[in-house]
Amino acid sequence: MSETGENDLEKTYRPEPIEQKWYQVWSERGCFKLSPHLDDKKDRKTFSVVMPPPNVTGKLHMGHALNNTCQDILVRYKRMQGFEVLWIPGCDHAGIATQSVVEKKLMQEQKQTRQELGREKFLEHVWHWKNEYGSNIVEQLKKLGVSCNWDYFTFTMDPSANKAVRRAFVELYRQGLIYRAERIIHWDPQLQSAISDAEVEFKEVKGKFYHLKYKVEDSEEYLVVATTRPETLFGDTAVAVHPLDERYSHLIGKRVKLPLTDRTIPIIFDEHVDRELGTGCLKVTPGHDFNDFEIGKRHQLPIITILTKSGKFNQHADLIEGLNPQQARPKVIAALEEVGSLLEIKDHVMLVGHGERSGGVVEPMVSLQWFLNVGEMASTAVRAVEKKKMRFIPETWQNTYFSWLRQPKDWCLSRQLWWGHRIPVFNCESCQFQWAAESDPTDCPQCKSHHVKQDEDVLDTWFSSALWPMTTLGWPDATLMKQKHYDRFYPNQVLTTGHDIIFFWVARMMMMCTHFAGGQIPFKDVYIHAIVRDKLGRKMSKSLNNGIDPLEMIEKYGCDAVRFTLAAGAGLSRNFNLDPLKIESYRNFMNKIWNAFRFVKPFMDSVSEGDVSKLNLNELGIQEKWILAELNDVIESVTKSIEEYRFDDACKSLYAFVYDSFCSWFLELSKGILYKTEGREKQIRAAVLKYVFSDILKLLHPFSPFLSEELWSQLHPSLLISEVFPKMNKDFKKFKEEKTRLNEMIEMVTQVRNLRASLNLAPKIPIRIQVNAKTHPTAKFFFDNQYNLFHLARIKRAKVRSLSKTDRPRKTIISPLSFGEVFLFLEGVVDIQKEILRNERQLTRLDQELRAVQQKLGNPSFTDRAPEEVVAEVREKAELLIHQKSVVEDSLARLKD
RNA sequence: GGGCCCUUAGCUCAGUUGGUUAGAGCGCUACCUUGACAUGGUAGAGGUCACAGAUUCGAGUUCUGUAGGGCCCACCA
Repeated sequence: MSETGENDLEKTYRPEPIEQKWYQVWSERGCFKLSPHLDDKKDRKTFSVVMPPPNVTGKLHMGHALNNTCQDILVRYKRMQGFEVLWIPGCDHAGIATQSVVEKKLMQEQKQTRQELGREKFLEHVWHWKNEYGSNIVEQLKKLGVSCNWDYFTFTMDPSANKAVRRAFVELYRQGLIYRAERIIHWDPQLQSAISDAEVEFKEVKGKFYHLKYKVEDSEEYLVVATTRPETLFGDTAVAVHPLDERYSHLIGKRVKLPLTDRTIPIIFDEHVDRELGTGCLKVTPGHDFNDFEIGKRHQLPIITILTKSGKFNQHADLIEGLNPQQARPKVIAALEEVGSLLEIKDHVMLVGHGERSGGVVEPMVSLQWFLNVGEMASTAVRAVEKKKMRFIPETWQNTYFSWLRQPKDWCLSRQLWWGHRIPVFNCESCQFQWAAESDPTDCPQCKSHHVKQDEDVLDTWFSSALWPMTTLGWPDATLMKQKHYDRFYPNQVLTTGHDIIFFWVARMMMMCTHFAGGQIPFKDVYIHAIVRDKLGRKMSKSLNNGIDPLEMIEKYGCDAVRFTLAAGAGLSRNFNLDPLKIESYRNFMNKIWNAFRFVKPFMDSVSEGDVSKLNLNELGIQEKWILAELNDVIESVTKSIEEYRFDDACKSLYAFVYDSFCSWFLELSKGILYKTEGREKQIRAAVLKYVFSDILKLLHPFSPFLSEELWSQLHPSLLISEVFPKMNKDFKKFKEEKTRLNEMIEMVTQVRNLRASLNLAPKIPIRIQVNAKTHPTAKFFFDNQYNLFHLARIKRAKVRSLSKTDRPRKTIISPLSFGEVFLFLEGVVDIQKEILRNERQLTRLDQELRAVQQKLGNPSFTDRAPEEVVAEVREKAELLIHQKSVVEDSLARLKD
């Protein structure tokens, strides 16, 4: 490659081949793996994270992309800082989702239901499906560049994970925390399974309020009950009123006739009843309402279940047997009207529970289920956060966590599914003995009978997820734990997840892991990222068709651009409104870096590694010292921002440094040296360019790993992923003077461009200027850097003067600077009127500002009370404004002359 | 009913413990193919920081209230 023309880098950055190449190289060279002989490196600091395992049925969506980008940034950053990094990937068996996928497939291809096939055969099908398609999501994750340790990959149904689940279950069972009980639970008729409270979503549904007349037995009186679900009356076993309600106090001990049936039910008195609501009279259906179930318990009411497992009415509701609730309601209403029991109907909006997975209406049902008593574990989990052993970032999410854990409800663990961890409880059919066991028994420990049957249900998927940080490190198998370095990596440093699973996952991991890890919490920080929405802030959904597919975006704009966009938008807010236009603009940024590299590459090629690793500070010029000082600043802010999980800030400062400081100024300033000079000066510049560019690539790497690794490979023989993250350099901190000089130059060039634009002077038209500088160093600097001025501001000739001479040239327009004045020679090409207007506008602005500042200074309570440096700053400001004002006034006077 | 959050430029968002003229990106306007990049360059327009009070020398920032929007929890039939 030559310095003058041909360059074998393409003119625009093409991500695909580069992404493919580097992920493979990293994998092959074991960059994601642990370092060998870890046991001998006792004092090596560790950094461990578990990936929230995506569903095995999942397809990569923007939420995954954001979540894993955040983790990968942390992981790559810590790896470069010399930590022993372990990021554990995995996949969730997702009981409900997977089972339904396979059921559908079975129906389509073989016209068979799972029941027809039988449990064992069906599970074979599921495993087969898993082996065939289960790696899809994994391959998609790789497209994102995740640098996780695939040696540790765990599937929640792996034998080791099953072992963990069984150990946990059996211990909890023996501790008496797991019990089986007939309780009212949320039943999903579509899934034909119980679901946990957390899996129910309440949605507003327009309904009616029905007032029904129940005749009091042995009396002419009627009671009027209000209900939204008249069809459930077949399950009523009482009517309740408030004990202090005088309207009904005379009815103590009486019964009412239940319409459409031949039953009578008692009138009971219970404090739960709200006297103000409806008629103050409540029908009690203990079998199908959570409150009524509690009332029923208090009054020993019988429970009548009137629904089948598929959500249809059974023989206890003979009038509507075989119908679902929607079909049944009109029929019941008609029948009630006919017997004269229907009093009135009002519109009413009510909350109806829907299954999170199935989307269908769920029914409260009484059934026999397994529960986990979480009381004690929940308070331990609360305490851990209160005592700041674990913290949420942003902190406010602890409220969500607390609100759930401070009023814990027992967790319904059992699901009437087939795909999942089967509950390890066994029943002896001979002696009825029941026990839990970690491995399948062959006979009853009590009577030695071989007639042993395992419980039919499986565990809630979240049960295995709750143990994840331990499971993935080999718990409870001692050998595996040693092999996986459990002691070094538990607890994890951070968990990165969305706020929607704080209850489901974060809280449950805190409870379960802390319980089983001898009181040790599973992670120290929980970073909660935003939920990705479309650009209008709407949830991405199939029905709105507003989803943005990360894989499509990666294909279109490149992975690095997608990652940078996600990181740049990952602030502390709850929502992340993603506009593909943003991705496009960061794609442009990647291209900018590529081209900056393309430009400096030939010059950097001649620089030896040694020249870069130890820059001779004495040889550096002002510009070089300036960019190094700026580099120092960006290293500081990127580091600090990542440590604080402010990926947005990190991206912003990196972007600004690369775009403005490096490309717009330093590269432009370098052109003169690189093109027009030879020898030492050029060598030094090339070395500094290589030094700074190398650090830029290091800083960029956690965010945009592919481009940075590719460019690095063209500069250095090593792999960037394993390089050391840049640190602040004490020497560069000293370059304050140089910073000032360069900032003065930037200000001046900008002002000249401004003047040129205000005069509508085409860039081609050469101009002459004069700079009057306040101080000698400034003057000398401008004098020494004339070439750069010519280049950057398109100046033909420049004079540099010291301001003390107050030599203001004629036929010029003037612009005040913080360090002096700059004049542009007019030479007749200028519209004087326009110029007068511009100056007048400027004067007004200066006047306003000056007035505000002087008012402040005239206020004794400000000068007395405000901190000294604040007052000093304002004084300086006032002086500057006065100076600038005089300059403009002078200019105006000369223009009007 | 309880709790949390949001309201800053046309759009999406920053704004740390109160302290110069409230910032960025995108978009928009004008001009420019100047030897890395038109996925580019230069310059510019655009904001009564939702509203009303209070505290303060000083409030986008603290406090109280109001309005609008979002989310979570809760047994109101």
